[in-house]
Amino acid sequence: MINITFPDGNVKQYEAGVSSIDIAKSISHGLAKNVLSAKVNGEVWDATRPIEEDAALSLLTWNDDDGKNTFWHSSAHLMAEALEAIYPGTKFGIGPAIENGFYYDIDLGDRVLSTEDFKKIEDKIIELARQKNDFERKEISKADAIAYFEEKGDEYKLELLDGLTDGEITFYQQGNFVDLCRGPHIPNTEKIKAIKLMKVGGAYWRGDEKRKQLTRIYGITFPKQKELTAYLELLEEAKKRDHRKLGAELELFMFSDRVGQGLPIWLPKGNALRDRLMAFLKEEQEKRGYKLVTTPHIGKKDLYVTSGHYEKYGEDSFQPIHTPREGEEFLLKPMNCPHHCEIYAHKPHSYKDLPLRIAEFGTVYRYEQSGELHGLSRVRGFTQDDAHIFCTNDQLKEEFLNVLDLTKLVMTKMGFEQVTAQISLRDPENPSKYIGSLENWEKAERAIIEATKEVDLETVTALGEAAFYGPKLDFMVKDALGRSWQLGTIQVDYNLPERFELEYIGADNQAHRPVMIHRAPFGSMERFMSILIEHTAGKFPLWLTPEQFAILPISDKFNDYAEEVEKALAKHDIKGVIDNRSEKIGRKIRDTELKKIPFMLIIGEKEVESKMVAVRKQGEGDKGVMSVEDFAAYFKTLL
RNA sequence: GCUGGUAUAGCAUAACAGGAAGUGCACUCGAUUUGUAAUCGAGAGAUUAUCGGUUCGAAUCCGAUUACCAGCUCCA
Repeated sequence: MINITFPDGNVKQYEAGVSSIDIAKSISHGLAKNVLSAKVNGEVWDATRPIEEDAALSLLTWNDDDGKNTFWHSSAHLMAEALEAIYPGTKFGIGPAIENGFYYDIDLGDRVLSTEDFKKIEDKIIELARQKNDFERKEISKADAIAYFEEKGDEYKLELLDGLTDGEITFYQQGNFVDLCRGPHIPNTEKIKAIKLMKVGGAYWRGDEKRKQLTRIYGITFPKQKELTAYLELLEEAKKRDHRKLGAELELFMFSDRVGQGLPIWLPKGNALRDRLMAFLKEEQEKRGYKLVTTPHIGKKDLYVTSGHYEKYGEDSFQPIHTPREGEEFLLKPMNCPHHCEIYAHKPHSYKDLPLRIAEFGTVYRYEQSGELHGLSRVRGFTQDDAHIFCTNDQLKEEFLNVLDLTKLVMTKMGFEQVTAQISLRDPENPSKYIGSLENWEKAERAIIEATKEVDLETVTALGEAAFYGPKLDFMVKDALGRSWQLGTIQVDYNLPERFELEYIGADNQAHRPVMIHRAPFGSMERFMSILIEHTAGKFPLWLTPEQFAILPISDKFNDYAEEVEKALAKHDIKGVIDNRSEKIGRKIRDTELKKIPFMLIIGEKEVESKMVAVRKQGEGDKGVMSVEDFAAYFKTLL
């Protein structure tokens, strides 16, 4: 008998050789039906694989990421089986599960695959799934494995075998298809009920552009048809919300070929939105003791040689600007921190001055690879809501709390309800990779961990993900469609104070080196706004939206009253527009709805006479007639 | 940056297979003065991304450039 420990700590005894699926059956039939694979002592195994010794076990289903991975990886095998059936002689590279589904890299010889071929492949996959074949695991000797793929003529699998040693090689078979694979797999193909091939593209063998280009087919599968439908609807919705599309439709921003790739141009409405975001953050920062500064867009090359950025990125970024003066070179600033370090250094500091919090909406320029540019989310010129906090090691935790509080406020105010964070710590195995004393690192890491606990922030910890200059914390939010985005960061930096030789005089009358915190709650205005546009589908929170209402007169006769109403609302700091076209009211309503302006104030004869407005809310409809003052009061309750 | 695809008026698109660049929305003008998601009519708007080539003839075929899209690689 062996002891099986469950995730809740319960221990139960089973016969040695029992499989996870057997164990699941002993718990409940329903669970057994849903088990895709199992985590055995931290390793993901086939649910059918015998367990011979005491183990910690968690059963994995569709609700676990690892369960999904198993499902999708098995789906990749099933797709391979279908491809082999339809295109005999296909050679196979690798076929892993990815975030949403799976792909398989294949070599079809001269054949070119297009989306028109998808239907027949999908049909074949479903046909094979319905054969209800088991996925069978076989341990195999290297010699036998090589013999098998030599016979089959698959040089890619042979190359993969090259890197493996005897004893760790396994084959998996379902139906007629055998693949070299570490596993694990789902018990049977019947679980795969719905398949959609998403796209086909090229990918180099082993990601090496000097090697052969293979055909990569992406697909996704589900245990229920309904889930596939829901997924496709989600993609459809995401397409509708694409910030590039909405940004053009709502006239928020544009790009121009003449201005240059990756250089966003903010139009009046987008800029109004941007301004309101910045005003909000400025006010909150002021409350928290930040000092606002402005620094130039360029700086002498020496500045970035000192900061170390030139050495690391100089060659790959915008090249130096030359002046009439021989040898003089300036760089577009890729970061605000060197300028801020100079601000710190311009006068001596006492420990009593610290922490010093220097903030700037600083526009920076980075030469991103052309293929990387994407709407507002990846650009070559962008504005960071940047700040640098210079403090002592003992103040780190307090400052972290201050920043965490601010960032959480920003996220909730923007309507992001699910905020988590990743704490990136040093790799304990490799202490020499990092600058700064061990003692300070420990202090800083402890400060981050404790601070996140105190503000009750859900975190994951990533060892070895810290920058060489300090540990960091990245915020992630989930948007309205359930997609995760990385937003602002907080980074501790021991490097720049060193390079700029920053000092303060301590209580002991000795010079000490301050520590620096970089932080940006939004990250960059551009990227943040791309996420906000998609999160809200262009229906921005009332306090942010560039046009808060539209006054729609029923006929030209009431345009004067419309102006009166507009002025009255302006006094309440509520801003909007008047649609005074000679159009029918239905038309004005339709156009305003499409512009996603939150309130429509419809005025006709009745309203003029009684000095009222008929209020209609975007997406909701008629809200009844009220006085302008009552509307203003109602509006304010919604802010 | 690499691989593949795309580029027609402000936007969305049509033009069989190389043979007169069309439509809808937006815009301008006129009529209409409208009560909760599109009033009617007229007009104007194009060097078919740019440059070069093939051809009697190019939006259409070829090459280069630029931009965009997807994927790969990257991200201080």
